[in-house]
Amino acid sequence: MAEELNNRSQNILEVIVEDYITSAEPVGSRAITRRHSFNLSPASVRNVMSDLEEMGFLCSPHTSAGRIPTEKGFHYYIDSLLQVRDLSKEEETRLQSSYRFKDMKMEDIMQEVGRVMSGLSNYTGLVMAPKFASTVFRQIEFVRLSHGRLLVIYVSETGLVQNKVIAADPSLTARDLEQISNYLNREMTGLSIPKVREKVARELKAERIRYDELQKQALELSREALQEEAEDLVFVSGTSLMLEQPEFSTPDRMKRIIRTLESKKALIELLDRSQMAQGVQIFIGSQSEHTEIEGCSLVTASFSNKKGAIGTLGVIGPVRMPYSQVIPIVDFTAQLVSRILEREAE
Amino acid sequence: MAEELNNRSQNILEVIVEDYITSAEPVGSRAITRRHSFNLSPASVRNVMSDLEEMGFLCSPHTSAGRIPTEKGFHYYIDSLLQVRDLSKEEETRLQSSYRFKDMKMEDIMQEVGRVMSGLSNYTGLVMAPKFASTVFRQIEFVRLSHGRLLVIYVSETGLVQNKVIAADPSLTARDLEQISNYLNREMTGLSIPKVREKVARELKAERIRYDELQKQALELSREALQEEAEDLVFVSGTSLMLEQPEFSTPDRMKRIIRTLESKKALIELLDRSQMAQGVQIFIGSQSEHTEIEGCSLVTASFSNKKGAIGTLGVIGPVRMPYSQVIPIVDFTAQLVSRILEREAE
DNA sequence: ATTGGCACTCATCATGATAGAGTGCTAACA
DNA sequence: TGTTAGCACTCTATCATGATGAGTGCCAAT
Repeated sequence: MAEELNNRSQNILEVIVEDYITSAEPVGSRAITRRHSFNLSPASVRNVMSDLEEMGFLCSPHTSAGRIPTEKGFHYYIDSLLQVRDLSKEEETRLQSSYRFKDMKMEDIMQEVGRVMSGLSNYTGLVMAPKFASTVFRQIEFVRLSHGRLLVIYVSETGLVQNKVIAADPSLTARDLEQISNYLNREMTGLSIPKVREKVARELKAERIRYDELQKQALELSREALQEEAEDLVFVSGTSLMLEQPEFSTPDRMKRIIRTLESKKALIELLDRSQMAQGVQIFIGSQSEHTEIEGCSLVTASFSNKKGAIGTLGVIGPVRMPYSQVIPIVDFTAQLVSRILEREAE
Repeated sequence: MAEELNNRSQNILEVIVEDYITSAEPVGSRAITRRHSFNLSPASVRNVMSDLEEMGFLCSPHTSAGRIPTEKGFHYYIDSLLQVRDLSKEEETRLQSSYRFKDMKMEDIMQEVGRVMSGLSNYTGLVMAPKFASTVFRQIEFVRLSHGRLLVIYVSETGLVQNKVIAADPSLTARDLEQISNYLNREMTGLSIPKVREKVARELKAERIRYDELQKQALELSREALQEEAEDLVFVSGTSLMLEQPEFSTPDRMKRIIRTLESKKALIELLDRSQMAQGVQIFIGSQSEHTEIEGCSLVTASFSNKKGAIGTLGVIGPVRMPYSQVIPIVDFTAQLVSRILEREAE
């Protein structure tokens, strides 16, 4: 994979990628010698470019345009050439001060994170809140609706609130429900959802449960309440910023990208892929499969608290993206959110 | 306002509007005589069209194109010419069966309503959930987060769940909070939010409150919890359908419309205007002010249960919209949602 | 190995010609 | 007096044409 490139080729590839990132237009040999003082003539540069094209790092849209980096070119650039400097203390505080999370509930925090990150980077922001299953039980409450239907409200350790309607024995009184939730809150608090599920299953099998109808009800209800994964929360901010990018300037491309951003499902799939990884992840172009986001890159990072509630955030934009600026923003934001989740859990 | 139009003019205006609705292109005199069997020559039609243009119902994009209806033309069409037939029983059941609300929580219902309505009409769907202040108190719960911050969960009569973070005395124990919520649930259930606020204010002033610290705390907390209006919930579905419309086919228009649909604030303002009215409301074009939605029409209707929780739903699309099909869809959906809210409140 | 020179390619833009759709006007007609 | 046919006129959309300029590829000279 890691092909050899001599120094000169690297330099030239680098400036081509960088020029292309700022201009969005094919860059030619003359332009390179004009803007960067290699001591080389355009003709020499052309030779190198020709080689780079041969190797698949560059391509030309047509015979007499300049060259643009291929996805492979971008990969090489990111892996070998790009250097992301750490943020200075001042930058960090400046960045931090963009975010205002005072007294916000979880959902609003996620939304705000997306908005600010999008604003800072000028690309479309994506935030996927921690998955239900990765959260830690804190509290559960039941509210009776009509026809024996119950509204279950579940609060995770980090203050994420989810609710869901389930069917239940209509004869349950408010008093019963209170006892049930008391029981569950006493027993389950602090356990992760999979652990809760496990415990519920175990208890339901246990012998003594047969003698306590209410307790049995409690377990049944909690099983129903926690069984199915509530749909994931994805927040998209700054959709219209995508449309400002020249690569999506035609009506056709606009439609495509909007449709993609509209379909939460596709986004979840994308974001899921970087769920596990540590630090910033970069997906360039379709990266096999996923033709929906042809021409797009994704810069993501996961956040979590110590107890393991994991979410993912990042920005999506054209492959031609100023990674050196975007990466620190995403990186820092993920760390920031992790810290907030810690604080929330206390 | 209601200008006089003779029969012939009305007929011609009608077919022009309708042809334009289906074709999205200027309609000429010949096309009219060809497609509709008036016993008139194109020349006569031209005379009438010329008159209609004079009166401001039509305009021509340029000298030798056909004519297109002005907003005034559409207004006249909708007010005087359009006849919306009621849905047949079969159509109603067919429509109804598109919606699947089984065991859904409020938020999902709103989302689903938007999606289905958008799918049925092929335009972008908008749903604004009942405003916080228009709901009826059902239940309130408190969850302790870190640093004396409290998560308040409020459930309305219709099953709408809202939550919010407030600051509170860190020394309050879980036991205290339970008592507090018990007290509030006992006292406030069934009251509308304004009534609750009123009651809280009154009680806080009352003499005896001084002697019961916990009760005082309860009132303080509920005041804080219910004081500020949580931001309105607006659901937009089928954004990309907008981009299929020829009137938004240029990159520029696409950007504008996407930006508008992205800004919930603008949408809320729009939807608020039809809040009060009974039945279906139609806003054509900018309708003075609101230049953001230039070229757009809005068909909306409000829904509510008997206790008065009011929301608004509708579709947005180009002025050139098949109102005769869209109106019944919106109308029926609003009634359907009202019924669901009733059921929910029971 | 590098470079200057040169022919060649291709997209872009302005120009102009043409076809087609539709109007407005006028004169003839019922 | 209302209706119609005819005709000149206008405007757009489309296509072909040619000029321009940026950029390449190759070759021979350094």
